[in-house]
Amino acid sequence: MPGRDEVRPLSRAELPVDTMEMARFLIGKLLVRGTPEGRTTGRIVETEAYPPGDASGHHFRGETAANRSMFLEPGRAYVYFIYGVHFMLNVSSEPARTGGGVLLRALEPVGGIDLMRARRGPVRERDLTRGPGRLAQAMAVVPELNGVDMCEEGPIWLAEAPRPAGEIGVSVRIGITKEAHQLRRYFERGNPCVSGSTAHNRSDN
DNA sequence: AAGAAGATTCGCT
DNA sequence: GCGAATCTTCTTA
Repeated sequence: MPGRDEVRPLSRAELPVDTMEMARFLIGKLLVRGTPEGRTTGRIVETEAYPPGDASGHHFRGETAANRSMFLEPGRAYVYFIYGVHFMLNVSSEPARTGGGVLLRALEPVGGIDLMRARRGPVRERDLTRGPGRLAQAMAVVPELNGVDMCEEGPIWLAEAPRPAGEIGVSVRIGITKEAHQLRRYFERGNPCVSGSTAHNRSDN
């Protein structure tokens, strides 16, 4: 039976053209990264939406050389560097020239776990990809990935969910000061790989 | 030209 | 719980 291990990219036609819908849609989907060292794969369990008009979004003040990827069609990688330490990976999520993105905050490790360990050092498996900076380190997210089309099998792409997503929780986003009350964080409830405090992940929000 | 803020993580107290 | 690490980008003078 061909392709038992094949991981096919999600087509652009399957993606929602709306940031909140994209943030929800991506929960449970696979993120796949291919490098010369091998392939790492994780199931997306936590996202945040940064829609048009959101003052906390990097696209808020219009298109620049730095945020250009978020003004491309849905399904492009937007990579940026923050705090002088970490890279963050986002997926563009609005029609071209609009500006919007979904931050990928946590994965459940699925494949290439030894390679993730080599990149992350000795931590519990669930901590390999729990948090956006850790996710980026485990998946070797580098600036060269900025603008990459994640709807085709390249260095990094999105693929079909290996199993249906569980119940999806919603909360305020983590670590921002502007638009802090907006309920734009999505996560698979009960998944140990989700970041955030207990307060963020309660079921009564 | 200079400065502050920033979608975080880690280690120590 | 707090602060350091460390750099890019945008804003303001």
